[in-house]
Amino acid sequence: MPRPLKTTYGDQKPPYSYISLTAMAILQSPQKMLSLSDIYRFIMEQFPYYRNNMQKWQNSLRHNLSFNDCFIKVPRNISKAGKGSYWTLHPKAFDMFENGSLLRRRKRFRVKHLDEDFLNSKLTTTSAYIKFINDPSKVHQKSTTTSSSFHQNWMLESAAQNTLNQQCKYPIGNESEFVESMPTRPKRAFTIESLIAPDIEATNDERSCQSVHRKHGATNSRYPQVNSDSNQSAHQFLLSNFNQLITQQHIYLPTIAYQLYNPQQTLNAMYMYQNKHLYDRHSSFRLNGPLSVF
DNA sequence: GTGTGTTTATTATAAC
DNA sequence: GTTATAATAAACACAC
Repeated sequence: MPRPLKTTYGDQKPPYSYISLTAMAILQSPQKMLSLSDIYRFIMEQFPYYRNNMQKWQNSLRHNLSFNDCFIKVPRNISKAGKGSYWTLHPKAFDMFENGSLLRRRKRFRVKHLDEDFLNSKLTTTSAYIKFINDPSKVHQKSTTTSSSFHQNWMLESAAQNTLNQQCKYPIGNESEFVESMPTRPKRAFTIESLIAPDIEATNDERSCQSVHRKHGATNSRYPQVNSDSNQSAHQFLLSNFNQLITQQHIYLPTIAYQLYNPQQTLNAMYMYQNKHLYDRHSSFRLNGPLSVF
């Protein structure tokens, strides 16, 4: 358990790092997330030392929020007034302090690059698929690539990635903890048919996801017609695919892809996200933003 | 203009 | 002595 707050430091600087102070503020909040101004307020209320030189320490605190992987930016619901985002702790960072003491961290918390690479790959592939669904004629493909093979390639990569995930671990924090949390799945042959075939003990989500695969022609070599029904199915499939990332891989999706559990909205957001962020600047994205809960 | 968020650089300190 | 972490400062971009 976190050490109880000690508010008797007076004007002396408390022995907590900015990371500790911020984590403290977040952890005491009912929703385990606070806006930047709320974090400021908490620190100033608890520790009078920080009622002075506000510009300096607040700059440092903002630096820590951005710089440290243990803090995650949560998008503010657009219907809610207010500036900036909410901030929370990465789920695997809740135990980063030794013995729950906020005075000392075990070691610096980092999200491994492998997680980002994997997610980049997943998003890029999914984006191509979304573009194809919306307008197959505008998707740049090799001349030999048919709609069917395009779909199959996408399916193969997706399925292969799933298989790879069973063999390669993508630990964000404690590896042993991650291994324990990984869902088990029976091994299978590395073919399109076998990879996309349902597991004997598939979950309901997986079954619905895989039924969409079949409906879309993965087994009869015809790419799905672009009509409202198939679009809806594709949306459901993609949503399921992304939700799997969250629930099975314990990876945070980019902020914009989270929005509500609304297939159309999610797809639009993902598409916009791809175009806006993946292909500009350093062609990388940040892992930030769990599902907005309010 | 202000608040928020990101990034880079430098220095200090603790841990090994 | 080296490395990792934290603190500090500063510049910049962006949204409101």
